[in-house]
Amino acid sequence: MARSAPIIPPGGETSDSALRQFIGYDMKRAFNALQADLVRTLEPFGLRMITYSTLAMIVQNPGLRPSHLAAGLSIERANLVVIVDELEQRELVTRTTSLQDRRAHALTATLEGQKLYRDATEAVAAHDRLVTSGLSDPERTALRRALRQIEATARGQGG
Amino acid sequence: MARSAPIIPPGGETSDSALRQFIGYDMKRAFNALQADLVRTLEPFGLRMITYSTLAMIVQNPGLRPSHLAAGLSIERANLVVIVDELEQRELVTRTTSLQDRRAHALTATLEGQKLYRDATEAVAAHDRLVTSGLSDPERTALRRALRQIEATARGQGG
DNA sequence: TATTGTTATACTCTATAACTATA
DNA sequence: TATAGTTATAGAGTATAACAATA
Repeated sequence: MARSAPIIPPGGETSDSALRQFIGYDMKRAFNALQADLVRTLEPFGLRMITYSTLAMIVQNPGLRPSHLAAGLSIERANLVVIVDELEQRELVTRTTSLQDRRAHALTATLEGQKLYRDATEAVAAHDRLVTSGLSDPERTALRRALRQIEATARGQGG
Repeated sequence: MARSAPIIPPGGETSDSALRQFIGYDMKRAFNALQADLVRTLEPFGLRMITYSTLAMIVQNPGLRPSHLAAGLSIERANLVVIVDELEQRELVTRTTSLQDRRAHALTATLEGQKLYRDATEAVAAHDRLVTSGLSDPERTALRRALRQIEATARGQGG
């Protein structure tokens, strides 16, 4: 399989300069690093990025329907089910049947869910400030605008 | 499980404004959209984002050791193994044993691997231009700088 | 003892197809 | 028929522990 070879490995650094020309590569690296740190931030609350986002949406939009929630978070309905299951089992949200349309559910945060959301949000906000502490306010604003622009363009391409 | 309820779902839109305050949320959405589109770009070449990146690094750093490559890409050595397996089976790269340190391997791209890398790079570059077409050159530069700053800060926090 | 590549494993995220109950 | 929620499943990415060969 691995035959011996005369090739001499370079002494020191490994250059990824060819990849660094792509914003997608920078985005992946930045997001992975941020995400790994955010996991640690949310761990004490028993939340992950997606369960926090889901809880936040339900707190902010009482009575929300799962299909609207999935669309709002840009995730598949099928994948949302187990996330809401988890939040419901922890009694952070309730699932009830809509009287208008008995196919649909209405999602509402419990008082406990609202409290956990508030506490976790403080930690997430602190994490967000920390991770962008190397940027000025104008730079933060420009970054946000650029990210939304890229999302819109990329979504316009694909599906 | 789902008991009936008096709650009336909101008529129209689902607001994620509370989440939009976090750059991490914008980054996740932007990266997911970009990544989904990049998958389609690389599909004709039989490559994924990680296999393309790995091939690029090996082309640019002949004789590279897997441990250095993993560090350069910020992925685990264990996860690199199957990626190199795949590239080796397709005869895009070769794995040979280093004569200096017989524990280590030397990775080299074959001519076929170099050609595939060049072709795929054209497509990736076009995709990158397309997805950032809503940004001016200064905005692109600022975005790149901000992403690298965030990566450095986030990695400084965690591991 | 420590490091390199490797194997095994587990968890998360994502995507698709198909089912049920309602409309 | 179409839609909402659900189930099942598969693929990809990521992380950790432990092992054999070598240093």
